[in-house]
Amino acid sequence: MARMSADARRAELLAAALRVMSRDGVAAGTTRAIAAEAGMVLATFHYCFRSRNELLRELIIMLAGIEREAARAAMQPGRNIRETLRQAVDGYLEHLEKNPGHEQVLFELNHHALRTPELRDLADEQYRQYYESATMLLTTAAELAGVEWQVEMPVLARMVVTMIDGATTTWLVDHDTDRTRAALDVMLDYVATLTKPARRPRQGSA
Amino acid sequence: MARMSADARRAELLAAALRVMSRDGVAAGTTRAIAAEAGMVLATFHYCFRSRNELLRELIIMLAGIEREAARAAMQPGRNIRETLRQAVDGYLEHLEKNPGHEQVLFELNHHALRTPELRDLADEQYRQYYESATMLLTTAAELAGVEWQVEMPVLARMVVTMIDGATTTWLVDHDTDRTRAALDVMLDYVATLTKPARRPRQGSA
DNA sequence: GTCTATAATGGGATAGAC
DNA sequence: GTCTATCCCATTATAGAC
Repeated sequence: MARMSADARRAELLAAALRVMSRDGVAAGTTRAIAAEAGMVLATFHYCFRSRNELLRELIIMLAGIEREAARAAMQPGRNIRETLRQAVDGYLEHLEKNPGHEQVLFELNHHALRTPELRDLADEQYRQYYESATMLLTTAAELAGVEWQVEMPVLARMVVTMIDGATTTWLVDHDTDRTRAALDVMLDYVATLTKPARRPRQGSA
Repeated sequence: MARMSADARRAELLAAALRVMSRDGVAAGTTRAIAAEAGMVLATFHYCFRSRNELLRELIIMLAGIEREAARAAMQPGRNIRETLRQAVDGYLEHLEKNPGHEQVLFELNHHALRTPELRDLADEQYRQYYESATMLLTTAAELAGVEWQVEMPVLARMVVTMIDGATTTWLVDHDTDRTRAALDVMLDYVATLTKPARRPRQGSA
């Protein structure tokens, strides 16, 4: 593990941290465990990062960005708003089943940040990105389905984050995708009714 | 701190653990910190509990029971099912505002249990009690309002737990009760529509 | 830049005096 | 039963040889 730019090693340590923490939890992500997972000696960790908290900062920011891109990629046109939303939910549940540890780590990091003064601001930032993702997703879904939302977007976005958060915490306990989907479906069918046909938004018409 | 029955000291240690962890997080609830909070020396901790995990077991069971009783106490007759549910939600938000650390600890303990083989079963048990509480609450609310649910109770109960879980995780980040209530209100208005007037359930009629 | 070795701290648990 | 003292381990972080 000789020649490697400082940035490359930082990236490798972040990836290693995510692997360890997804597998065994944030608490198990000690500097030693992360360095070992990355195939480096402990001293290299502290050569690349001033402290464990500095790595955690970058890790949270990185993960929030990944979630954001995943949400963006999840949107596909459906027959109507109900189908469009349902596809997005199915995409999320599929991701959740494939990477349970990944979503679990996001909760653990958030709770750790909430309790750590040095990282407290990241808890806010994490959810700011969630709300942004939800807003983007709802806006895109409405456009694809040719409808407009009848509830103010901030309320709607918070509802979506609330539902996804709750669905995730419950799923993480029993891994029961069918029941999770059933609960989400009932709620989504309702969300889909909070729309009206769009007055076709022409080229900047009055 | 002389004369005190073993049971009393166990109870006192559990209470101390809850205080410390509510204030500073589960991770800060070391055996030393808990013993100090209870005004005991460390050795007393291990005289009362075989290990820290044994205390955590009892703590989770105790807390789940408290939440259960709180849910039971929250029910009051309202003008209709919508009002009845809204009162229950207001009661919960009030509790959340008064004891943020308490709800935070429940999440932290659940996540800790999910990652700790020795405590893994408690994560299931915790949510089993949540679902039971939700079922009880929904059943009572319907009775008080004279309606019947039109969706199977398991799905309905999971929806409620999902909404409360999500509302709590989001609230814990920004402590924005108004926005949390706004999101819940929209969803609850919907839940209230999933009913039909009850065919008066006389004395065991056919 | 990279590694070995170690400092400094704090944790869970227990031995053994009283 | 209760306390002091301590064991033993893991952690973050760094000093200093190469």
